[in-house]
Amino acid sequence: MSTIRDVARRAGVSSSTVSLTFNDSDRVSEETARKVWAAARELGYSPNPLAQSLKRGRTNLIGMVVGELSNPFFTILLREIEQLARQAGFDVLVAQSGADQERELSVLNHLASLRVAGILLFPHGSGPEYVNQLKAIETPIVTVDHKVDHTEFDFVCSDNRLAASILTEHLLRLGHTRITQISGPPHLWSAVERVVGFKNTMASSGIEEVDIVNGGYVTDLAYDETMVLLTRENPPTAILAANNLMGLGCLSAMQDLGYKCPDDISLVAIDNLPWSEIFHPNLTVVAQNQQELAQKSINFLLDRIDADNPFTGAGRESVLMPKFVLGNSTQRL
Amino acid sequence: MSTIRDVARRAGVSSSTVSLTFNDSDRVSEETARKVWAAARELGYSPNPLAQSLKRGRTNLIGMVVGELSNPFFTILLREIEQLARQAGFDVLVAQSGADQERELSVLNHLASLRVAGILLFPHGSGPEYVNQLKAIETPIVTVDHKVDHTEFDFVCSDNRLAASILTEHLLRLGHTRITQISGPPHLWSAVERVVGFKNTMASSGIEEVDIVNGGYVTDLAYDETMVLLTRENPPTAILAANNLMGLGCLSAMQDLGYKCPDDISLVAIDNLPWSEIFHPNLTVVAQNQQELAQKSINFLLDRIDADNPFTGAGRESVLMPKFVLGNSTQRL
DNA sequence: TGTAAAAATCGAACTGGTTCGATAGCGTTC
DNA sequence: GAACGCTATCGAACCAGTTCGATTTTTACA
Repeated sequence: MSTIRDVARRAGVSSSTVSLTFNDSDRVSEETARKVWAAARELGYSPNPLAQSLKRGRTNLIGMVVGELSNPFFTILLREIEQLARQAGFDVLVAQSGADQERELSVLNHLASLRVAGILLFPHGSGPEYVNQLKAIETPIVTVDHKVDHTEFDFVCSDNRLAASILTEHLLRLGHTRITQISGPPHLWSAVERVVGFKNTMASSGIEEVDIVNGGYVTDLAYDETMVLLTRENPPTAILAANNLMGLGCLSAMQDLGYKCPDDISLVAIDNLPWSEIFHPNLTVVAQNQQELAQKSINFLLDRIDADNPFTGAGRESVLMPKFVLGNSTQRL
Repeated sequence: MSTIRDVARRAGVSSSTVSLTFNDSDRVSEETARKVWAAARELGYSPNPLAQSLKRGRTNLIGMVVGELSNPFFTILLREIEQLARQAGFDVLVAQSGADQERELSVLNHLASLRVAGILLFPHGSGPEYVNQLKAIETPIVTVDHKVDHTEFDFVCSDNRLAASILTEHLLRLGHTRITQISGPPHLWSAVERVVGFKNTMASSGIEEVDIVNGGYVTDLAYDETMVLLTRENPPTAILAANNLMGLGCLSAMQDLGYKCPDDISLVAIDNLPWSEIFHPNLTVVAQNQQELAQKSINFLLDRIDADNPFTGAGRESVLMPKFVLGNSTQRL
């Protein structure tokens, strides 16, 4: 591979002129620029990103830290984000934290040491120690989905309360009152919000006692909890799963117990699910607008990356509207 | 962030000694090493990967180029590969080619210019021009899934013929003879193999005329083709979808047409599918051993990366055994 | 005790870009 | 025609490591 000095030699100029031609072409005379471009073309030269990054102190990579890519929510989002990032000249380096706080921090530090330009973080931690470690990372971070309190990061999410409210309202209107929410892990902000939305809506219908079990945002746990739920004394007539994976867990448990959905029990969930039309039944959900989510979070991040001081200014927030998508997993009681 | 010279100063040695301590510690006296480690710890020093990579001429990244990450097959595989790569000191940079030949080549060149140490490629191209461009990439490549003829790359795949044969055999034994394969795009080696396995098995049952339509390995096209298939004069009694996404497309089309699977029509597919137990019906498939696939391909790649000359020697091949997984999507005719 | 061999350490050059300060060349202006 | 300001270009330093060859120190052995 040819270097900038090869090009310089061939074009009969100095390497600084070549560099200027590539980066700030109006400081170079038209004639010289032509010679440089020609030489570069002939040699098939393109600048070595490593050398550029070393000098500039950062790469053209954007890190994206998610729980598990096996959750299709992220892969859909990733495609959007990749596309937007590419337009801005960045590649995306995805890393999975396994929804584990320790691993997440280690991954973040690793990305920072790689000198990624910025990080899109779907956080899975909480507590002061976690917050301190997050703050110690000298790379612009935008948090998505879960808000980490006591940080000044920009933050993008869907309206979690509203999402839970819409679904709860839907079930209430169908005459359900014994509704259980299978919630996310209580240390995650979004999980709490989804619980609050549920509680509020139930309360405004006069139901103060609500039933909530923790499914940890994962399929397996939701499966287990549903098993318990449906075999107890007075099972709910409807279940609200706080995310897509848990919706699948519920569905699976119902099928294994011989419950028919929606005939025997209604089920709704938060978050979209690909191929949901092929699932039987087709789940009623509120879907997040992933395109907008990608757009907003990348914009926040690029802003910070371009900023002279990326760490000044209070964190901005963008709360997106979720969308109700009717399936056939619910039935009037 | 502190540099190697900071550490050197603090430990009272030269920077080359620090470098040696980190990389080749037995060339440094125990006492000096202790001083260096101490200084490094106190300063929180870790080597800048960019500088290392620049000097070494390559990064600690392994590129993985897949069609679409929305295919869960890849995300499962990715997790395995990430883990194995990490153990060998590499990060994984995933890139999506969108199953497009041009885009794939552009992505590959981009990865090469980033100086990734090696590339795990799920190829989607064919033809001499494609092959030439692949060969021009000066980075070790291991191809997975689809074999690219006239190249010397290492190659790992499941036994595609066998996979198709197993499923065909299964359908034949259930009494089906009017079987249609929805195949992958004919320019892909794996698609051709799956067709051959199908044809051979049918032929060995005395059926020489077989019905094959091209579903391009994608859900939409398979959906359309199934629609055509099921509304024609003499529809098949069983369908063999050549990959998981097309299996979903078939299922979707059947449901939309009011066909009951397996009552009205039997369906089998190649490739695993997560949450298949929740699909209705649960598809009968042959699954690839993803753990082994990950293992073999990473091993091939690491071999090449470590080799003095990564491009010598004929390409090795590893063909893995697929596994039959019985669902309830087939019925005796 | 002297010397050769081995071990430990160092300085400098190198990776391939970017960028700052310096300078050369040229046209204005008074 | 000297002084000045511009523009175009250049050389050298720099980013933060690695590595080669040289040098110093230690060890081994006669």
